[in-house]
Order: sequence, then structure tokens, then C-alpha cells
Amino acid sequence: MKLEINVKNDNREVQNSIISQIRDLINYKNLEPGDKIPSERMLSDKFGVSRSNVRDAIQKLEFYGILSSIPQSGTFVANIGVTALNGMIDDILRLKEPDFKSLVETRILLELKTARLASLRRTEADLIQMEDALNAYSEKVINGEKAVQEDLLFHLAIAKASGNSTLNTLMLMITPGIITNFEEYHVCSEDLAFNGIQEHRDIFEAIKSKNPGLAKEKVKVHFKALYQYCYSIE
Amino acid sequence: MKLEINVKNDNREVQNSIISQIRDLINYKNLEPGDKIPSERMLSDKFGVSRSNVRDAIQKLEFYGILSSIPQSGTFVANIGVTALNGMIDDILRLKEPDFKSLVETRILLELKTARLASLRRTEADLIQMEDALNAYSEKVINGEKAVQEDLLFHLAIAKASGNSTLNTLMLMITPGIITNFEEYHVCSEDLAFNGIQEHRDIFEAIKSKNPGLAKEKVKVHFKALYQYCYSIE
DNA sequence: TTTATAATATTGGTTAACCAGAATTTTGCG
DNA sequence: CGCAAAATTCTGGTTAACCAATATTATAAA
Repeated sequence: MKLEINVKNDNREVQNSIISQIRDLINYKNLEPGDKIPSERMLSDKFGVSRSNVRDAIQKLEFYGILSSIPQSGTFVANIGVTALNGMIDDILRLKEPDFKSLVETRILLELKTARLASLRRTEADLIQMEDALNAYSEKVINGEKAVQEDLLFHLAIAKASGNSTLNTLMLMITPGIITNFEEYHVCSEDLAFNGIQEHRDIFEAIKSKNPGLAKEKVKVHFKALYQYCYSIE
Repeated sequence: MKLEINVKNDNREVQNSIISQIRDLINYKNLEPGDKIPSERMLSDKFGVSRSNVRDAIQKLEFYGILSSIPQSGTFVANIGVTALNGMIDDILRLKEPDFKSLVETRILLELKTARLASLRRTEADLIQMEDALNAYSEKVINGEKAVQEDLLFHLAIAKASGNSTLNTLMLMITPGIITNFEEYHVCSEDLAFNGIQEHRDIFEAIKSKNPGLAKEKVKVHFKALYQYCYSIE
């Protein structure tokens, strides 16, 4: 286990090193938006790393919109000036693994918004999906079983009903981190699960009745305990 | 250009096909959290695709915390039950490219939060970095130059000062989409740039004086025009 | 039969060779 | 000399062979 972590850290360090070297190269050569950076082979040669390492680093910078690869042609600096480029790369290099508190803080923010938007935009199909998730959750809790998954699916159904694809994506992205930390910190709200049923239903009803204010309020209630717990462990 | 889009779509379709086949396989074999899925070679053989395609699909599912690869050992179903697994994979398969409206909607939400948190948590170093970005922005605008990058860097500096690593990451992730769409929709607020200087300074001063309510209010003012424009093009 | 050890098979990761298409250079005709 | 066409080089992407670490099986000693 220790080994695995080290391996991942090593890879990350290698990748960050390559990224910063690419940044230096762009600055040194005074490359501007749209210019082509050297080929992957030249970079792997110059940096003394494997080409796949270079490809991974480029892929990461592509993800953040800084570079753009065109097959059989080259990799180009995106339509973003050197100032922003340097700033963004510095930020990317300094990105830390998200801590529990920031994850929860962000999740609550997103959930308040998705619930509000869902109450304005939800379709009948959305309602059906949410109610299915809600029923699955209730059933499990009543039978005394763990219902973390069903809990999660209900919230993801809300995100989908929000009609905001970006929020939906962001919710999906932070979810695994939430789950991991929940288990690590033993945030097993089994005793609170019965309350959870009613809280979920309240949120659902608010969304169903197209009442954004009420929906937001009910989400606040639902996350009150988590919110306080999260701020207490700091 | 058309070709490039098609290629990307094709790749995406192949990847989605593999992802759904992996999901089907997990369901068919009744795999549970912690179980090992077949090796990459077996999957590429069974699905009739290249091993690198399988690796890419697995990497994506790893990103969303659904699978976990351990070198020289295998790829395992993460600690998440089949119910949530199926729901999340369905969501991932349906993820759409974010539209402009959802991007702006999300950006404003995040900016309101980061400004508020920054006013509570900003360090002296944060203030220096924000002021540097602010001055660089003002200088450009006064000289009649475009200052999109400097604008951006100011807002990223706020995100960093928020002390919330998750929010910082999310801001970085949606930024390229924002830039792309800004150019596509010609949201060049050059005429509004002079207003922007004062608006930025207002936000900065609110954060500096540790006034979260005021910071939020000033961000609202700053994004008012964008907000209305975004809701008008629908 | 049980257990410790060695041999084998399997795994994800890495490297190098290969591919099709784009960009560049060279060629050859007018 | 000008310019179109052909040959060559160069590109990111793909495939297949290889690697070291792991998991499994076979073996043998107690």
C-alpha cells in the first residue's frame, strides 16, 4: 500500500516536472497562442523521459485547455496568452489532493444550487427517476441495511434534473472523493438514516412542487449535521 | 476541422461502448466492491478493440472513482456497490459537452463562493498575488489592450485565496470552456472593461477588509451583465 | 496433511516499432 | 523563373513486444 502511494507520487512528480519544463520552453521560445510546440519525440528526448510520459503530461494540459493536439500535425498552444498560461500552469502544478473539508464545503454548495435549479426545470421523467432512487433508499433503510449508494443516486438524480450539464459533471467528479472520505472518517450516519428518509422526501416534494426556496431550505436541513461535523474536525 | 470533430466523436463512442460493456460484465458476473475485473488483454480480446482503448476507458472510470488499477495485480471494482456503480456509469455515458449557459451559471456560483471564502481566509500573500493580477489588468485596459488573461488570473487568484482546494480545481477545470465559449459567442466586453477595473477593485477591497457579504455583493455586480447576456441567448 | 519454498503464469506499466495522414521539400515541366 | 506535382520527412496515434512485480501453482520437506 505504501508502495502504491509512492509510485503514484513519483509519477505525479515526473509529470509535474515535464509540465513545468514545457512551460519554460514556451516562455523561452516566446511561443504565442496557436504556435506549435516541439514534437513529442523531441520533448521526450530533450527531457530524458519516455514519450508516453510526455503524452500524459500533454493530455493533462489538454484537459485544462492549455494545449491542443491535432493528429499527424502537432501540438499547439491554445488560444490563451503567455500570462494566463503561466498562471494556470502554476496553479495546476500546485493543485493538491482535495481535503475532506473542502470537498464537503463544495458539495453542499453544489447541492444547494442543483436542488434549486431542479425545482425550476425538472421534467416528469426526472421526477420518476428521483422517486425511484428515493424509494430504493427508503426500502434499504427500513430493512436496516446500509444505503450509501441509494443516498448518492438520489442526489445525482437531482443533479441531472438541474438541467445544468456542468454542475452534473462536477457533482460526478467530486462524488468518489466524498465516498472515500466518508469511509475514512467513518461518517456513517446510520443512526440518522431514518431522519434521512424524511429529509429526502422533503427535498423531493419541494422540487416536485416547483418551489426553489423550499428546496434550498430542505437541502440545508439535510446537510446541517454534515456541515457541522465537517467544520468540527478541522 | 470537421474531421477532427468526427474523430473525437468516434473515439468517444468507442470509449463509451467499452465502458458500457465493462458495466455489463460487472453485472453479469455479479462482481462486488473489491473484486477484480478481467485483465486488460482479456477485455481487449473480448471486446474486439485495442488494449490502449481499454486502458483509456479504465482510466476514465478510475477518474470517477469506479475502478482502481494496481500495477502487476489487476483492476478492481472500487468500494462502491453495484447500484451506485450502474447509476454513475449511466450518468458518465450520458455526460454532454457543457453548454455555454451551464458554464456561466456554474462559474457565477463558484465565484460567489470563492469570493466569500477568500474574504474570510485570505492571507497576506494571497492579497499580494491578487493585487498584482489586478494591477496587470488595469494597466492593459488603460492602454486599450485586451486583458482577458489578466481578468482571468485575478479570478483564479481569488479561487486560490479561498483556501478550498476543490473549488480551486473546479474553477481551473471550467475556465478553458469559458474562454472557448467567450470567443465563440464574442463576449468581448471591451466597452465594459473600464467598469471592470473598478468592479475588480471593489471585490479586492471587500476581500481585503474581510467583508464576506460585501465581497459576494460586488461579485454579483461584476457578473450582472454576463448573467443577463447568458440568459438572453437561450 | 500441512507448510515453506521454488517455479510458473499473469498482471498493469513501459518501451519501441509501425501507421496513416499532414507538412515540407524536391522535382520537373511550362 | 513560376508553379504544380511528386517524393520525402515529420507528426500524433496505434499496435505489439517487453518488463518487473505480483499472484498462483507445483513441489517437497516435515
